[in-house]
Amino acid sequence: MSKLTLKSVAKNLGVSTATISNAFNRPDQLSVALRQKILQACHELGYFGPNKAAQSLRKGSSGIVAVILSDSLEYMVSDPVASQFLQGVSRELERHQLHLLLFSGQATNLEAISDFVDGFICYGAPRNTGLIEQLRKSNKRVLTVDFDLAGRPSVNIDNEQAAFDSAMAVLRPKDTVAVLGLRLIDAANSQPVGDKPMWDNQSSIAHRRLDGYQRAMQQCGLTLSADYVWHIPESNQNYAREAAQAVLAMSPRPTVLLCMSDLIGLSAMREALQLGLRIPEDIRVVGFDGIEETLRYHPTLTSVWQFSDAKGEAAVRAFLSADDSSQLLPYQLRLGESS
Amino acid sequence: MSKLTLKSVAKNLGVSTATISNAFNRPDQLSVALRQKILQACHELGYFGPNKAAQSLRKGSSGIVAVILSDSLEYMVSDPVASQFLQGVSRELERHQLHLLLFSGQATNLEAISDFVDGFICYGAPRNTGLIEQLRKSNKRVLTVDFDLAGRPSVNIDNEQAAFDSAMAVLRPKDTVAVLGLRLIDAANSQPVGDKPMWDNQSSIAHRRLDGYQRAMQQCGLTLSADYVWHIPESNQNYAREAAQAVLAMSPRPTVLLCMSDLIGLSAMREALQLGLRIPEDIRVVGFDGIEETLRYHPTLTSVWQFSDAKGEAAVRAFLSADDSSQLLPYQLRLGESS
DNA sequence: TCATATAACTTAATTGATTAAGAAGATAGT
DNA sequence: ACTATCTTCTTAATCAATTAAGTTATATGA
Repeated sequence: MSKLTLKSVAKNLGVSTATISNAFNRPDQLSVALRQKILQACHELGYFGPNKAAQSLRKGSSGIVAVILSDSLEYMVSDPVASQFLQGVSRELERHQLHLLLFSGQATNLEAISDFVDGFICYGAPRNTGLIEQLRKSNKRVLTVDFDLAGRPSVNIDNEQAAFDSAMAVLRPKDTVAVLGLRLIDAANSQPVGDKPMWDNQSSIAHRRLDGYQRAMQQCGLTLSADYVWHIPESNQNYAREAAQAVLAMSPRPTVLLCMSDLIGLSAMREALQLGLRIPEDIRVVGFDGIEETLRYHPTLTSVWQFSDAKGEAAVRAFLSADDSSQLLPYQLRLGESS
Repeated sequence: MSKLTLKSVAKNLGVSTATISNAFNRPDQLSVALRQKILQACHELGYFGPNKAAQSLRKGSSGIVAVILSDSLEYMVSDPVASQFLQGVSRELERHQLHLLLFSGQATNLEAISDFVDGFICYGAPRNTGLIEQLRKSNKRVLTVDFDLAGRPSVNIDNEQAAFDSAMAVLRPKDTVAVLGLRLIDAANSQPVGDKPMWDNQSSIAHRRLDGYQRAMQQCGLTLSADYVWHIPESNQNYAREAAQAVLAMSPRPTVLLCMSDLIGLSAMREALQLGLRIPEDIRVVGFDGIEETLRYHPTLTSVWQFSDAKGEAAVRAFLSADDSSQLLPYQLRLGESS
């Protein structure tokens, strides 16, 4: 048995290669009966369809979009925000009959895959700076989400303004404020930022949010001590709990916790309640992102809702559009019992 | 500026396409001076090398090997055994000038990538059964590691015998034995196996190891109660600690813990010591895999060492060889203070 | 000096598909 | 009955590369 190709299958069935190709790609170009017969025969022969490499070469596009996640793929599975985003992405890609290929932003080598995909949707700034450089030089379409890359379109919310709004909703005169921040410095464990150098200042959404918090505090006549700004390496229970415990043990104890994700906000509330603190009487908490779990938890968490599934869909639409401008998506401040 | 291709670059430089191609692929086919000039010019033009899709089509291979990990990619980062394996794989691939592309066994769709890679090295049985079906039908080379797929070559150690050996090294008459097993049933949290149906009985290394433990116990005149066999969903600290605590609280308390990974073994020892138990006087522990950390920890852990980096190299060599037979790699029982 | 070998390129066939343009036959309208 | 249109399928150019075979020109050996 020779290799299975359009050509060999065509010869086998006594039709032209064009007809086989049309059977797979353009059903209107041949009779229903012949198409059925062809697909049936292909199935029996074990021919699964046109070779993707050849198809990609001829068509000039493969129909595959690479989505690059900031860190490990595990992040996306555990984090409700990221997984919602991916749901939106895959739903919108399906509508356009496109395939999704998921990559980790850690070890991926763009050069190896670049010719096989139609472009990259990059969710969050990858730690791997070499990857950023490759994205910058790529001749494929690149769309970034939750961070910016010079000259490339992006999809974002106005993180600075959203952080400002959420802080303004909770701050009062004479508050002691602590920030539970996400990836503010280059460290693998939770710790106060202090005077350590900030990580990737210009592009990170975390720093935009920090700016927003600070603007709100300024407007309220408050100042933020670097000791009260905590770095959390990843948005998960363990890190968050660790940081929350540490922050709540500081003296003076904060009266407001500004948290850069809802997971962190929830952990912070749990720890505060455990210490016998009352929310919002003794301490107020705000989160970020908007996840369902905060609605079921008591007290409910004041947070910035940002509709990650819609963001995923918007990202795909922006990726597919010819428009190279960046866009800001709407967000919504929702007040809960925590403030 | 038209599209950058071999052809356009060749015309630009006034040489043939063959020469450009040779400049990238066969340096011995042209003079050093011309080659330098060409590479220099390509760099300036922004031509990064031959299109991979066309190259793959013409050559019949892309030089990319897909490695599919059983679960999340996070697993590989945190787990020292898996990351050592990957180091071995990438080292050996580099020797053959091949590229490594990492995929999660969870959401990956083989059809989308099959035509772009030369084959699959599958590390551990993927949870996603649809993926197994795709691997079975694939017309590309497939090599499995730590599990078997009918008709495909595999690389393994003799898990049954190794488990038998490790158990024999520790068992004594009248022991109460508990097994801390990895992925024995289809459940997301640690729990005793009891009478729940085993997960994927034939292919899993966990069940081979369980068989080995049981054969050893039989030979020592012991029987294993299903209540003392614990399922742990993933080899990480939290799950392991949880299961260890539960097992140590059982009555009668086990005098021997057979652990299916060293991470689990270490966690179990930590918990036992915390309870004031003496190792090995009150309780003996054996692990599996062999990781450096067990040598630094006190007491050192009796374990089956299996040289994961060498396994990675062996996997690549088996993948590249024309030989379709499966192979068993050597392992080594190393006695520690824990038995 | 002439045959032979080597080095440095080029020519052109080939890889597996897509698709515009063309051909042959069937159907419909007047 | 004749033309126009539609359906159904084929022909052949093309995508971006690789590579065996062929062509010069230069060097080597006797």
